[in-house]
Amino acid sequence: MPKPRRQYHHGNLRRALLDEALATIRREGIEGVTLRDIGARLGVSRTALYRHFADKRALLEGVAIEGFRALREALVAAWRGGGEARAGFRAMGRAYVRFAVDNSAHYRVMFGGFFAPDCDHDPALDAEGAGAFQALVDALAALQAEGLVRDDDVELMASHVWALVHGIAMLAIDGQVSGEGAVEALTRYALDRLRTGIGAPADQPAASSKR
Amino acid sequence: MPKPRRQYHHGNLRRALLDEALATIRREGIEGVTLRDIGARLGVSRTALYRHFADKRALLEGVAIEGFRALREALVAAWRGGGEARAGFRAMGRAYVRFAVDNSAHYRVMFGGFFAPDCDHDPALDAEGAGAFQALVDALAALQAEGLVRDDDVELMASHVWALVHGIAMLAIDGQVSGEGAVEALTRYALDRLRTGIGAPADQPAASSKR
DNA sequence: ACCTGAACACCGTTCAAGT
DNA sequence: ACCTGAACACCGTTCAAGT
Repeated sequence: MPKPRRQYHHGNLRRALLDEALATIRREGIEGVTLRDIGARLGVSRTALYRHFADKRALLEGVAIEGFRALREALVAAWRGGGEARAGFRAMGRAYVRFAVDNSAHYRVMFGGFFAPDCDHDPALDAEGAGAFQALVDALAALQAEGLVRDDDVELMASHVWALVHGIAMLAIDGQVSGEGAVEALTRYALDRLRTGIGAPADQPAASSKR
Repeated sequence: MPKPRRQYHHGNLRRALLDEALATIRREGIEGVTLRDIGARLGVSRTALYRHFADKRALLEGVAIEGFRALREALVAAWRGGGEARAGFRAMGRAYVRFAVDNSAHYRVMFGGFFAPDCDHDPALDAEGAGAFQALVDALAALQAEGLVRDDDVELMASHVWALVHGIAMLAIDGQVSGEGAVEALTRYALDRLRTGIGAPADQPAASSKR
């Protein structure tokens, strides 16, 4: 390990702090994040952070904000890559669960309740969260225009879908859904049931199809 | 505040520790739980706990175990009180979300990822978690016997339902579903969509019914 | 403007000692 | 068996001081 240099940190310390925090979260989980370690790893005093963030919570909030941005990008990419129709919607559902499973500690920071709803927090967190949700709303609105899903309130429908994939993701991360391929199987089943759940009555699979 | 008595704690200290921990969680959230405060509140040294629990994590685990037990009881009561059929199943879904919202900090201890899936933990935690899940499986099996839900694998179907209500509960606790009555509206909609989602094809509501 | 280093008020946990 | 009290190794945060 090189001796910490005595000069100021070069470039964007704020950026470096966010990256190092996320790397630590991936490596050791949220509990492993200490300002001392992060500072030491960047060759900087453990209080240098306070020039860029109000406190530790604000640093984690920054990590959460970037998580919502990455989630939205993963969802949009899956929707587009899947053809922006029924197949794209399924791809989006799978991408959501995969994002949560592949970035479980990061996902937990986003939804772990560290940023109390009542207490004041960065409006960017709400904005990025709403942005990820909007990807779902947009996709459902497109399906609705094609007559592929019910004519219900699209935000309510999107909340329903969000709750379902979020629930699967949370149970998977928590280890409540265990076994090889169990998460994938549940996701596949849930998306099937979502089709008969929110699909347009006129566009249901043949009644004879069982399972 | 009375002077702490110098004699041993009377009765069941283990029980008192669990009660005090839960009370603190309700009052101040999980972050407010410190062994020092709990000990002081019970008029006991802050290290007395180590005679009854391996460490702080084990105390929280005990709280989580009792949470799963209470959840199961709430679910079974709703199922029975609702008539053990379709109405009972809806009541169970509402009861699940209400339990999480009314006991949000407690619910977060149960599902907050404090008990790593890999690391060793009390088997009672798995057992009580499985018990709560079983309430769902039993109800679905009863509905299936009546021909009210699909002929799918009942555990897979139960996982799907669990993920949905768990997702609604988590979003509600996190403040992601905001507004007066929004949680109730989403729960109602989700249970409607669940009916067309997992309901038996032969038992669907009239196709003309919109919304 | 940006960072340091000492200090402060907290933690959970260990352990020899008491009854 | 059950609990205490001092000690230890950690925390996040504040603040006067440096460049």
